[in-house]
Amino acid sequence: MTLTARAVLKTNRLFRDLPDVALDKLAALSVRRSVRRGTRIFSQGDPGDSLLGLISGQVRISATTPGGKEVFLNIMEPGDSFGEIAVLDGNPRTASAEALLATELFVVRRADLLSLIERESTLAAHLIALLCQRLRWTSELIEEAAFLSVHGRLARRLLKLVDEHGTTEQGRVTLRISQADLAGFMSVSRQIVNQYLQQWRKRGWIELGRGRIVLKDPAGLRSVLDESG
Amino acid sequence: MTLTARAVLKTNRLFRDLPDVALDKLAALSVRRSVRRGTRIFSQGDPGDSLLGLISGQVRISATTPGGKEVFLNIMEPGDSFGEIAVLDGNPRTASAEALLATELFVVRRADLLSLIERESTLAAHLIALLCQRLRWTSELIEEAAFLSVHGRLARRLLKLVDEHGTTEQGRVTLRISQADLAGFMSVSRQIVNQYLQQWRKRGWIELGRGRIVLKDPAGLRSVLDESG
DNA sequence: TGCGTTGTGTCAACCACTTGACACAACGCC
DNA sequence: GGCGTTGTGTCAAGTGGTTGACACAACGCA
Repeated sequence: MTLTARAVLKTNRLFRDLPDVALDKLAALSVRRSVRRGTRIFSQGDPGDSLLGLISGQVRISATTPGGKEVFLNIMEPGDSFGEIAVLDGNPRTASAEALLATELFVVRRADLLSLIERESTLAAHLIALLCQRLRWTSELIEEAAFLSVHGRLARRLLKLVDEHGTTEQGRVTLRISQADLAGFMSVSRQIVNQYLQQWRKRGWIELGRGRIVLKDPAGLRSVLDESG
Repeated sequence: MTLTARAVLKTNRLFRDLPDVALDKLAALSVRRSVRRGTRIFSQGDPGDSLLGLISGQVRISATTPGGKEVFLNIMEPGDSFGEIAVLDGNPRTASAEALLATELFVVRRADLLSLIERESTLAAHLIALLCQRLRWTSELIEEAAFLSVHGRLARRLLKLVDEHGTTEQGRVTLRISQADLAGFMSVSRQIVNQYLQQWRKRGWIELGRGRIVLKDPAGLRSVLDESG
């Protein structure tokens, strides 16, 4: 299915409430870009000259050390925008973005976005809301890291990931992720992720397959959070 | 020294660039509040009905678990604002604020702030910039926690705290903080903080006193960061 | 069909950090 | 001055997570 540029913008949480006139102008300015699975969309340290909107596919946001270690920060789904911070403040990108699937994006250039913000106060309001949401998300991560043990954090992360990215396959809520990637989200070793997953599997809360985790009893996982408070 | 309401607003990074007309209106609406050392200004979970601006004194932002564990997130100095997130998105406060010294604040009510944002696009722009800055700060914390060992994180935290809150006493750059509080910032035990500080003292990089750390050789501390990458 | 690759499950050795305890020094205050 | 409080310095015991290694299963592809 091919959408008009304007229909695409209508699917985006950040832009869909703009008045139609503004939407059309933006549609004329924004560029579409298709990338294959595995493509680096931008890298940490790059100049932040554009805002990206995800039309279809999936994108992983991650940060890397000079030494090569990597944390996975977030996974973006269609309708999400990303790369706002660097675009808004003009500083280099804090993280990298990589396509996990074949992905279609639209790209808004910095200058165009900034001039649109000035003219459309709705957009400024939406941006403020988005940034607040992101801040709550990051603060939550910090508190999690500070308060919870690894096994509590893993339970919580798993519940969130299922919530945001889980699919229903044959009536079973399934998360498609490798244990190594899950470990990448938590910044712990793969082995310890496996250790806890095995515990939960033995208790009948989850089922494990190659590259997938099936959530059978969310309440069981949630009970972990109460203990490890 | 007593300042006029408008002069006070001029000292605040968030409001000082507003046109004088707007500043006067805001001055008429904002309330001043003086609190003693140790006062809880707001608590995690409270409705976020006001934005606070720090005129004098010092305020610590922290988060607490139901279980009673606490992380210190930030220390605010005169000219800073805090409590924006809850005010802007209308959700409960994510953190608590406590006065570390006798402190003078001005308070802007949610409704007043929101209506001012609509009329003054400068303010929206400043808020966006502020939120971006906060996001960079929190992302940095997350990456630190993920990548660095405790001893690397401690070195970095110490450098930052000295940078932002250090004073010069008799020509020596000094940070007034107890080792327990420093541990509270890092979410590690007081003992291990002491262990590393002792190491660095023995190398001549810092000097330790009751409730104070004197930074003698910043380059030494910075070298820790290179190793633990 | 067979082969390289990617992911799971599990072991043992190591070490970084926690917890709890205690002595002692410095400060605040009646 | 004396006394409670707060902060430092250091110990030993316990533990939770890391690192590295290896066997095996499942998938992708020529």
